[in-house]
Amino acid sequence: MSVKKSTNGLAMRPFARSLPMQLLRAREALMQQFRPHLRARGLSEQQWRVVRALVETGSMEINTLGEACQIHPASLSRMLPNLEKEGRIERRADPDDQRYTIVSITAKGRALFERVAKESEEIYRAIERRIGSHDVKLLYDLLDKTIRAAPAASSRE
Amino acid sequence: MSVKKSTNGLAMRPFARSLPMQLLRAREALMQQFRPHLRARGLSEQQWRVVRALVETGSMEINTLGEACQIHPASLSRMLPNLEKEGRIERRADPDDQRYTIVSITAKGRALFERVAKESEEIYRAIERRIGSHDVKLLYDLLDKTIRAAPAASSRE
DNA sequence: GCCAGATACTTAACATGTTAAGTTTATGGA
DNA sequence: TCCATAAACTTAACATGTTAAGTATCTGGC
Repeated sequence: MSVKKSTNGLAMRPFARSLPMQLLRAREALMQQFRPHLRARGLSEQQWRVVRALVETGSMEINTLGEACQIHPASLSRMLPNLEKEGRIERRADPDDQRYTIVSITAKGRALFERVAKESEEIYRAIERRIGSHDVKLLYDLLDKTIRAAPAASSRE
Repeated sequence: MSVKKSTNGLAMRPFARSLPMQLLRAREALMQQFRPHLRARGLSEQQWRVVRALVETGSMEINTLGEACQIHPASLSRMLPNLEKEGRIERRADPDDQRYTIVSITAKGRALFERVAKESEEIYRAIERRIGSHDVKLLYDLLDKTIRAAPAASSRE
């Protein structure tokens, strides 16, 4: 009996077998390992994603950056002024098309990245050791497959 | 060469190989399938989690409910009055210990659940078909393992 | 019975998620 | 050239995430 009849009389997967729920739980479990470390460096989880994406790719416009770190452009519009005030990033209009705002990392932001990345990698390796590198690889593959399996608004099959 | 040297001169996994990031992407991809449906029923993603948890378990105190649906008690304190105003849940103090607030689902809330669950299961089945039920099961196992691998604040090994 | 310390929320404050509406800049066609 | 439309943000409004502080209730020891 894999599907449990609950008091509502309607069969539904138990809550623990909701894929979004388990993805959330897994992510939360992992982030609890990283948050104290980021917090100690004065970075929110989202700010770290922005910094990391910019270091990796150099510079990007808002929409691309949002896609890269899974943060809505509207949220970025609010976040970026703060990161800029702290001297971690820079913004300038694209000279070829004034509609675009090009965001880039500063030397200060890059230095911050170096420090955080080092510790972050250590935490990551500890987690990978616990799960096992084979299973981590398998998990990545299944997550990729899940992402591909969900038709995005942009790419309908 | 599995680890790429980026312009910062420090080796770090590429962003796409961040487990929290991929978990977020996968979850987002799935939720995009469900959100329009929930929205049409006047439910936020979080409200649906609360309703679903209550239908499954009957009634719970705030902290247990928060654990069940991964919503912080502070957020629940803000959300529950709304759900109560809409007649979907009820709250009452535990007669044995006034500190506890017992939350339960109403008949109206249960009826809402029935309707949403039906459509929700259809969407879920479509997703499972795309990924393949074998891989879905494997994914659940790996997520469980990931959750267990991250030491919680409450249970240090 | 009384009180210091726990417990279980609740509030408050600020950041982010999410959607809709508004603004500025480009583009393509009449 | 002019204008309707589109594109790329930006703002605004409201819900939720997150932490710290505050409030009401219990518990255990004296």
